[in-house]
Amino acid sequence: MGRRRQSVTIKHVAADAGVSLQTVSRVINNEPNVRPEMKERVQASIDKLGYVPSIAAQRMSGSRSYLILAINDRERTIADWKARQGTDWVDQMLFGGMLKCAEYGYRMIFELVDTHTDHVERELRATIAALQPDGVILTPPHSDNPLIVGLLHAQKIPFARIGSHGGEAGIALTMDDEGAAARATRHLIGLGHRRIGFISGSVEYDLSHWRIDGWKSEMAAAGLPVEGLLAEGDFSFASGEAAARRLLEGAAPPSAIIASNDQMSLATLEVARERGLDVPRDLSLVSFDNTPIVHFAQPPLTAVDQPVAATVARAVELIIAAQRGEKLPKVPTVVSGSLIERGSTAPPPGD
Amino acid sequence: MGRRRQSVTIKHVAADAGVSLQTVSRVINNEPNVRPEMKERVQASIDKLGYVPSIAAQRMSGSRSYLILAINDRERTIADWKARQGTDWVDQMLFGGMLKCAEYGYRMIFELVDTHTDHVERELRATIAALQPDGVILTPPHSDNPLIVGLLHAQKIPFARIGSHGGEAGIALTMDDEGAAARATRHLIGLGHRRIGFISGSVEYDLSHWRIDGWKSEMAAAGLPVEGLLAEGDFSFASGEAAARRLLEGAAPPSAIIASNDQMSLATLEVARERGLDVPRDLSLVSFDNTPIVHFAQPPLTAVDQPVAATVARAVELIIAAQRGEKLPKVPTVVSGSLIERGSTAPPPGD
DNA sequence: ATGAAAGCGCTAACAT
DNA sequence: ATGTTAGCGCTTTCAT
Repeated sequence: MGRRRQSVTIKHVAADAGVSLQTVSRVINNEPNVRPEMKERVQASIDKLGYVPSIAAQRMSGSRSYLILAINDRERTIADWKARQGTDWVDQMLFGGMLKCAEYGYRMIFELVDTHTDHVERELRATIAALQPDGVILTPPHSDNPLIVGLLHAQKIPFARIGSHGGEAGIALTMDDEGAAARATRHLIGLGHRRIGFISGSVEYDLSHWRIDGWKSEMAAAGLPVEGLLAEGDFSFASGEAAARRLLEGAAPPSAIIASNDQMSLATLEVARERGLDVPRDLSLVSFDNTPIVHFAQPPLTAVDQPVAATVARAVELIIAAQRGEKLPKVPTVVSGSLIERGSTAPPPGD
Repeated sequence: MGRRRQSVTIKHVAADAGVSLQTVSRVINNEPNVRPEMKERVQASIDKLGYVPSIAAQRMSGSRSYLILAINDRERTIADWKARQGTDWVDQMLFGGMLKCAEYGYRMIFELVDTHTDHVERELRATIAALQPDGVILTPPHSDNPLIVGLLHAQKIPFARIGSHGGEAGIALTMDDEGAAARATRHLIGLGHRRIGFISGSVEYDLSHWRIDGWKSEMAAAGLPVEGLLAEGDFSFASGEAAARRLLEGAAPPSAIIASNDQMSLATLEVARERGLDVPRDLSLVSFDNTPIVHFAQPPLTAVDQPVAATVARAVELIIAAQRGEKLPKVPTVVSGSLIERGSTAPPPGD
């Protein structure tokens, strides 16, 4: 294939406007030291010729790349894509991230990176070298991967850590997992429940612990026990089934269960059905994530929404601010999701 | 923010290996005229230093950008993201496209472009100027937008037109809409249905016509009538409801309906329920697209799968082939989806 | 306030 | 088979 060169370059604009390249560059980048009339003249040429700067050239000459890289865990993302269960985490990331980037003249690039392999660092380093992004958005479990965090910190690339309470490096953002779990628990307590079970996610994820904490502290605040009411899952349907069985087969089973994601909630619903328990009459159920499938469950699930789009959008804003050298909050930015009440929660039996 | 320059460049590698830049370049690009031992030595330095070429610099010097741009209709995509109905078209595009790109050392960039505005051309031109992609993947309705097709053709950028029978320009790929509709029809005829209704999608999309054609020709082949059995929708739930009513309120209602997407199928299911019709006992239903929600419908819907991931993957292969100057098929590439039988189809009442 | 020169990292074209 | 040169489009010096 033949060389494909830029059709309209800064040179054409400069020639058309009868000014130097530098002046055009100043106009493009909104720099000072250009007289308004000059600026106008140059802008007119830009519009007339339909000129758009080449990101490659901008990047080459050492300025911004206007690219923000968002990375997800490869394994889990591909598993979701294959399963086709309607998980829309990626969609919501793009929704929040791409649109916010566009507002600032940036572009979001979505990539997959393996967290687990020993060559995470090499993989990420390669992507960064190739793309030269102005910022990086990390999602769990990358957000707390010390190799990744260390690399980004060393390279001085602004980066957001979604679902992380952070540390020294990077910009931490959380979706208020602890608060959300507390709200879910409070909702159930308000309905009259006293034995509220909790199915946690994989302990590899910090957010699993935060959710447990929110539930525990709310239970404690209401003077309710938690012994025998916690079951560990790993976010998979199968693990949810097993956890629900453990909870419901006990001597004093809960009248309500909070499960740490939608798959495990669906599994719990299934186990309840098996055991002849009607939801919400015999068992109330609150889910986490609020992915599309919750509308389609029977009954539709009351769920804590994960504000993925809003959080990623905020991450973009913070990265761009950091990039501009603005001061950033030292504490994690919290974007809270709300509890969406649907048909899976009701007062406990006999209430 | 300070200049962030490439940490390891081709120069470092050249110095380390004690060769010229050009030799390193040849090794990177797998070009001939490098002695094996030389190649090995250079590769060793590359590995040692962890060198990765800068895409920006590669692009600047007139070679490939290793970027393939995939564009979707902005309005429809954002509507899907907002609705959170589990539509996973974007996910499947990324699934097929990103992974296939990675195999070839390319990268897929996903973008949204407004088809309807008068500045489509300006918008796309800007994206192309900024990114300099080596190829573009168009999805409906962009695939048949003459402005877009013309622009890409003029710029000599290889591009794929998904869901298009094509024309002179670009690489056309279809998901065998006509064949799929025929298969769905045949399935119902095989079950004993004789009055099979069809709810079409928006006529703005060519594929709507192809699906109608597939249904009509199969009906004709079986000697069955189609009069009064076609209702037009626009892919929305509301339009599906209206269409289903028109079909079911007639004097001789169909015993089976094929709807051109999942939303309209769900709407049909709803209308059937309203009218006291049990699916599949009183009415059989076949859907198109097979997005995640079909599993969760009651009953789960028999549906024609849209092989989005496979089609996009194929598009990537064809673009890269074109880019390398290989010969391409003149006829549209067909990637067929299969009919997934679930619980919404059965023999007609009284059979 | 504007312009000229140098260089970013890489590859095509042209030596050798 | 390998090296040298020039230049991609832009922004950074550094003049003026």
